[in-house]
Amino acid sequence: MKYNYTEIEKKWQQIWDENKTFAAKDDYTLPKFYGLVEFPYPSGQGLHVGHPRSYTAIDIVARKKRLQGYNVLYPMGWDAFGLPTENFAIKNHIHPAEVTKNNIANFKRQLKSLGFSFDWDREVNTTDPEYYKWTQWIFLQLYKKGLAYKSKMSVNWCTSCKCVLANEEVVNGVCERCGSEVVHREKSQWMLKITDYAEKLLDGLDEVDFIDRVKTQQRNWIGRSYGTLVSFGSTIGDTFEVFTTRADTLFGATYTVLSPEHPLIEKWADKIENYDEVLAYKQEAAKKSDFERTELAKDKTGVMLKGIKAVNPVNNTEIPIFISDYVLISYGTGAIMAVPAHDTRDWDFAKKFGLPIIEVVAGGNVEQEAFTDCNTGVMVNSDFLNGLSVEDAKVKIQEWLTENGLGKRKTNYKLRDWVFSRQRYWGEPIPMVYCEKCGYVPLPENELPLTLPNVDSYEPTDNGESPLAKMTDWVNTTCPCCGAPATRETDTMPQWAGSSWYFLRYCDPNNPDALASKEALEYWGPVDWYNGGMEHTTLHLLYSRFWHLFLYDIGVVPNKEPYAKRTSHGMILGENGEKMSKSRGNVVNPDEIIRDYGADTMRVYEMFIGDFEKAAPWSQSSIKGSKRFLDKVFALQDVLVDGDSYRSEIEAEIHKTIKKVTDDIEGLKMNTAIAALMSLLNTIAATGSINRAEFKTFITLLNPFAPHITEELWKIAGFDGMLNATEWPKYDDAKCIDSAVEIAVQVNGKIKARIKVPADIDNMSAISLAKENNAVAAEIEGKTIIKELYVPKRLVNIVVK
RNA sequence: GCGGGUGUGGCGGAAUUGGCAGACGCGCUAGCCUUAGGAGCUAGUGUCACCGAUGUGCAGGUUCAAGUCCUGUCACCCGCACCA
Repeated sequence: MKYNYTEIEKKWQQIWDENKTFAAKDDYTLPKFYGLVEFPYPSGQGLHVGHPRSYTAIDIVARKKRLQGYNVLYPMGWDAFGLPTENFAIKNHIHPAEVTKNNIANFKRQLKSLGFSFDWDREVNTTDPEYYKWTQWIFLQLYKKGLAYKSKMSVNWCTSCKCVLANEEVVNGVCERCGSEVVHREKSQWMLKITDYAEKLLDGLDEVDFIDRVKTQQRNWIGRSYGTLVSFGSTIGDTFEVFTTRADTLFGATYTVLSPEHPLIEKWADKIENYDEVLAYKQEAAKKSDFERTELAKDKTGVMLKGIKAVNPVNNTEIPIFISDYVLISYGTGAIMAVPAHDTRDWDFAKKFGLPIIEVVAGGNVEQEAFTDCNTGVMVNSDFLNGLSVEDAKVKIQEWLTENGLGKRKTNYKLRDWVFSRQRYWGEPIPMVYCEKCGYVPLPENELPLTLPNVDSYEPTDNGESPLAKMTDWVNTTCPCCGAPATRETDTMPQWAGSSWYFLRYCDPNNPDALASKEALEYWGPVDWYNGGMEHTTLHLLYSRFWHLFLYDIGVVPNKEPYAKRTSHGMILGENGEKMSKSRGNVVNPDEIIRDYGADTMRVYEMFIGDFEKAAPWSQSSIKGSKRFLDKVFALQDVLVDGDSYRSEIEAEIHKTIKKVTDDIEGLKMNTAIAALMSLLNTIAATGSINRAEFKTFITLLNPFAPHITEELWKIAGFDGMLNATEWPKYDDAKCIDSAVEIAVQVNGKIKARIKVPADIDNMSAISLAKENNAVAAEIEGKTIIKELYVPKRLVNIVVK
């Protein structure tokens, strides 16, 4: 019989749909497994072949877990707010909601055609008012706890999206999404105080099973550093604080630097003799975009303040004060002490401006370059610190500073607060009202959801206002607090809002009274396994951990951390090894692959393509290998014979394969699991037949990878019920062992022969058996044996002289 | 510059964590089958002067034994980027 994948796949997809085969059960007494993949943004281009890599992997895990008796939740939904939809809507004069609806329909059709075992009854959509009601609700809780605030600040402004961006969305000085230039703009923005959670976000990483690169990337992004705030004096009496992690090098501080935006500059305006020059520098710096600042990073610039000097608190030395844009106002105190001998940036600056370089840790050549790698050095030129190790000096100087009231410990983070407003239409309205008298007032919770009004034009504006601002009917309202006329906030939330908690909604997707019931959250939480892209590590993944930690603090969720385990898949590249993109013309359309090879082949191929964590190029010819494999599997029905136990000659290999596939799925090594199944198939094919016991095991093992063909074969073979309701095969460690094994015999580490020995042979017997071999005997003839050893089931090595 | 990672056939990639390098698949070669085939079957396929030698980016080292451990070095990829 010919393998008609199209017919088979359609048939089973329909049966699964009609029977709600993969719906998670509400029986909270069963052992549960919650598998999650990042829900897609339903773009107009449809599914990318990269999406199924992640979805198939966790689908395999989910299907295996079901066969192992777990109550599995494997849901899917739509992260549907966002700019591309809005832009498409503007261009084609269709409402974004309509665009979204169409895109979702297409995505859903594509996902269904791949046979994923999603529980479609739990589908969520971030643009559904019943959903974003709770996104807004969470915002209000954040507001109530003081974690949402409005602040006028310099923000990243994308010149093309006409919208502000979070720091995480600015990549190399350009917009992460569209690649356009990002400039600074002074704007009043809603902010979320994620910095309050920096410590918790770091601590939580110790409790979860995330792959290391995700943990390190988040740690680096949060960027904790322990240091000291040191109080410097000045010749005009004022003091100012600098932040340093190297207080031990204080005696080497030969100047200080203020960031151009530092408030002291204005305060000292009448005391700075060259104020014009300073102001000019400050204005020049303000004009630079982040991109320019990075470009010019190597070349240090700055201006010395004339008429004022700083006073180093450890030795009362007067040292110059500079302003320079290499010091950032946004980190620490916006002021530093410069130790050119032991900091590369300070060294560069000192050389350029001819400033003294004082070595305080011996061991380098500070005239040549900054000696920064000096943690093992000994202190010099440092008065009471002389002779101490760096480690001891750190302790001692801290004590001294504390005693003299000149310095206190301080922990700093690179993490910034999250800019939460977007001047766009297609997002969740921020449920806040501005009243002249009361200021910003939160909308009462019973008025949620605050729905998006229909507008005629979604065009973004250059003046930095949301398109909603033109909807005066909607904007003008009354103050929930005093009843006076008031206006609504017209900015909307960023796309990251809806995705920060969607996994909670899946637990109880239709609950009208809460984001999800306590019972559902207690049972399903935390997500047992979450797979997603590395590009979300410092965005979605961090944001959602923040929201979840917050929801835990206010008693809404029962666990601190939302995800117990996080893995990440590599990208699928174009055939030429480059990233798939329309402009490169190397995009593969999943619909065509399914049409030409079938969904099962596509699934097997994407899992077989290589190391799951690494990027892999698509190969149109390799996919045929997966198809051939399934063709052969389908043909097994022609050689199916009776038999209710494995034949002895292949029993060990079957047990080994069950073990390998079981373990490999857990370890996300789908490529080697498939290789093992291919090997087993080759072995079986060589025997000319397969019995029913073997067949049952084989197709069950293959089922998570290729669910349609295996389900069909199950039915053809006449086994009871449906394959997806059967049990995962068990293996017996004792039966994984072959009775006889081939081992290598080496003489002086070089292979001279291969012999067959019983698996349980003892050392002595193995070695003497090896020596009986002709080739080996010839090699050791007349030589002295120095050493002989047997590595069980591997080899014998005889060392001779 | 800092952080993370990777270097194995013509290609994608395996290798029980120190034990027969190249599993599995693609491609390729030869033969069979076919009116035909971007179909199927069988056999072969790291390299070299075909006994044999040699081989996991490069150079050393440890070991009976190294892709795996140690030292040095080169190349590439990803992330962050003046964070004091």
